Amino acid sequence: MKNATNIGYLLDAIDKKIIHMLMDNAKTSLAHIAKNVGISTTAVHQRIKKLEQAGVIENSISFLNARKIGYKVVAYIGVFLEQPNQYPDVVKALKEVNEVVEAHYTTGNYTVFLKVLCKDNDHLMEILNKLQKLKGVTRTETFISLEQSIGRQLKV
Amino acid sequence: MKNATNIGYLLDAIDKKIIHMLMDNAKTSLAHIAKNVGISTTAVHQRIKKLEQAGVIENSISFLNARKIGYKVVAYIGVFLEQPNQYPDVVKALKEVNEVVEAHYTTGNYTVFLKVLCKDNDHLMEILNKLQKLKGVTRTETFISLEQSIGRQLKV
DNA sequence: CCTGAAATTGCTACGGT
DNA sequence: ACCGTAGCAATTTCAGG
Repeated sequence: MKNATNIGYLLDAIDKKIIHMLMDNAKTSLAHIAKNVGISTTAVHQRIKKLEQAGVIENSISFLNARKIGYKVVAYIGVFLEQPNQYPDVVKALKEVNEVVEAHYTTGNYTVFLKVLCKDNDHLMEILNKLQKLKGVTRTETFISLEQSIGRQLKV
Repeated sequence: MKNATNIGYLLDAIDKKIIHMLMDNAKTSLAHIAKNVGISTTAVHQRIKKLEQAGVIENSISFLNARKIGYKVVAYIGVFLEQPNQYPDVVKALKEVNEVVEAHYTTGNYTVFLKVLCKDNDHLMEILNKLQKLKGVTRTETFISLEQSIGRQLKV
């Protein structure tokens, strides 16, 4: 639980256990964590506060299960741009498209790489059409996820 | 707030507001939500419980900031398999690799598509070597994210 | 589906080892 | 760094419209 040089914050075994429990369920009570790691609730509280202040633990969020409200399709889309310097403008436009949940500027074949959620294949088509109309976009390549077999956070 | 036929659970305006607040911060208090949407804390509580039971809201989780503990690189890796039917075995092996945080079975060029987190490029190389040794894997293609410009949940 | 009030549980600050 | 206590805030249950 010391501050590290340049390789990042160092976590001891207790920190890791605490983090694992919170990554599983953000609402795990201090009492429950305390019992599990063998220190008092107060000590747990103090450690969590430190981890939050250091930015190691970020705000907890609730997850919306998109599938349950009719969004059945997950797709990744590689986007080719005429010029890489059009990236900022494209991102700006992409932020207006709710279905785009991730956007990356990448090395490799594509300039921009997206993750999108949509209701069905027709809906995906709409989005692809929308993307292809954006200024600077020359071509897109789509990978539809037929099954997500792993989805988790980094395990420390 | 009724149960829908096949297009998914239907959310009314109040449900949506509640969900938005919880997607922002899982620990927003019932009192605060109640004030914001104009119903009692009890009513908010009942709605959240229903949404949880229906699976629309999933367990809230705390986020580990991987970057803060030294994981600086995000990459996507497309994996080619000799035979698609090797997918289950490959997934099983991938689950043992902590750095793999997503795995999808996809249409398009790749059979399997991964998201991985690692410390640096050397670490990424290690992972790529590990992947290429897996039985059934013929080739991989990597996209390193130089910058993630969008990262959010679906907005309903 | 909503409300208000009561009971329970959990959080956080403080003083001390 | 840790603990115990105590006061306060939050969640959850209940009876009822």
